Amino acid sequence: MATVPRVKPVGSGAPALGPAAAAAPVAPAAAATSATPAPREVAPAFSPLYQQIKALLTSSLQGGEWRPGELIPSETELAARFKVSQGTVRKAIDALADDNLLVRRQGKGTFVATHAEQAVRFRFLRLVPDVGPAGGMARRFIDCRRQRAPAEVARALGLRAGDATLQVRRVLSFEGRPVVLDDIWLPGQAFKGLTAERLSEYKGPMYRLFESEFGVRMIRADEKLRAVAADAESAALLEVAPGAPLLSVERLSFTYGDRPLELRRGLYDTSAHFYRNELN
Amino acid sequence: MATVPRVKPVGSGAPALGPAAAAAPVAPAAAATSATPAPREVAPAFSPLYQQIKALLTSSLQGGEWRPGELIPSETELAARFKVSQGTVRKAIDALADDNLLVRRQGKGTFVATHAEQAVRFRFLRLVPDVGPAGGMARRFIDCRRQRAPAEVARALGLRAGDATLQVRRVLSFEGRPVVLDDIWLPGQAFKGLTAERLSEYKGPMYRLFESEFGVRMIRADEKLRAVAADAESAALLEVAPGAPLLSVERLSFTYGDRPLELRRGLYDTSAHFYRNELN
DNA sequence: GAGTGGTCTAGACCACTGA
DNA sequence: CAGTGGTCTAGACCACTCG
Repeated sequence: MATVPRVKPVGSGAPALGPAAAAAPVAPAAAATSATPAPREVAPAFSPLYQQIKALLTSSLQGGEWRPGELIPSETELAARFKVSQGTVRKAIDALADDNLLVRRQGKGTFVATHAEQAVRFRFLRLVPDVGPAGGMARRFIDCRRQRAPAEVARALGLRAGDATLQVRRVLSFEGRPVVLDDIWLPGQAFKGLTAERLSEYKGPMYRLFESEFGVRMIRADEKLRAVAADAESAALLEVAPGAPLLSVERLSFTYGDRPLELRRGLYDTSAHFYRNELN
Repeated sequence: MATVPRVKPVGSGAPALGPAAAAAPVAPAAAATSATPAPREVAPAFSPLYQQIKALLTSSLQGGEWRPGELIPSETELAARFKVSQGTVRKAIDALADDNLLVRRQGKGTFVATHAEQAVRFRFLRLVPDVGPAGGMARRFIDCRRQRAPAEVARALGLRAGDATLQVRRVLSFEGRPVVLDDIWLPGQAFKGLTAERLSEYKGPMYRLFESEFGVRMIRADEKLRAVAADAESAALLEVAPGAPLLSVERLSFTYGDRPLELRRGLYDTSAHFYRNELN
């Protein structure tokens, strides 16, 4: 069990002093009001119970208590652990499921989301062929070397200019035709031991490798899209004419706590594929 | 008030026959099982109560019972109307709020979402300047004419080839520079009376005009993005060199019931702006 | 102060999963 | 069959808005 974080209802006294008060949270009111110089992890100070639970669960995920793909404790058990009602835990889990950090499966339990899932891959790979179904793709690693972070890359990743980074260059092909040229920058610190061989021999999504080998889980990304003209080098690698229009996709990926851990610049040949987006 | 739709709990008997059964839904079990030849609007037949409520609320929105921007009845009132608990209505409204069809405002009530809201505009206009804040934009209508639907347009909009459509062409400028060239196709049927003058004199988002004047509310859109080379005409209108790379954004917009009501093809000059996207 | 949505609880039954 | 999440209810109090 280890040390169980105690949830203190903040706000004006104990929550919901209804007829159920006898079975209400155990956190003693006295302790809550006096004995807390409080290191205060999250700022708001007045936040709903379920958001506090959500924060605690997120910490457990971040800390690796439950790893990607694993089953987390049942709602009932978590409710007992945190001394709140099952409904409150449920709301916290619902929020985390909305954020795609957890996946609920009726009758089985709640699992930590992983990039192994097909659904997750579609969220991050938006390229769709004009005709036919999205077939498999082939990867080819052109380059993988450690080098000092250029100023712009360092800024995006929150590093100091000159910090160690890992730079990967690869080409993705569909049906034998090169379609995507990716340049990827990773902080050297978090990805010690990543080599070209390691990348090449791994079957499956790169983000899956990151979570299983480096404990790095990408949960969100911001992208900036542009149309650009192919320079000589890119044109050669993508087998298009120099100057041909390419879709430039600059992606910054984040792990828990909005910490950026990957900068990626992709050049897409969109003559037979398009980038799918849904506005909701 | 008018005729109030009666919600029948489907499934095995009345829901939740707990100790609260005395105050349970009034819908008589007998009527529910016998007196319903049932026109059956939605298929599933075995769906949770709150989803049925959601469907009923969606119908009311679609039917115009509550117009964009208006306040809908309170949760308590809807619960009474549908003869279900407030919590069930809440869950239905939560789902509709997640779909961006409704907007909750604490202390005030729940409102029908509208394209007048700033937040909604950001969902549909993703162009961001490289530097500085997103300033205002100027519109210029180049063309607005009725014409028969080309085959491809007809297919996308679910029309017969040759059906009447309205075709609009416009340019959006930021800080005096043309950045977006839009070609828009609308079904003539739904947009009778829309003219170039009407468009020009209207201040504000086009989708706002659609909902206030034509009762057409766009709730969702699919986009296909590509990089293309500027043809002579587009290049002239966007003041770029012929052959310059442009971001092509093909958008199909839907109203209630996934009915497509607009096809739009935009060409974006992304030399000083980018298309923002968030992967969650 | 009245009315709204927001939070929290407690307990019931249902549907699904796997041993 | 036991255990899980999914649905539904009922009732309490809180926080916000506005007259």
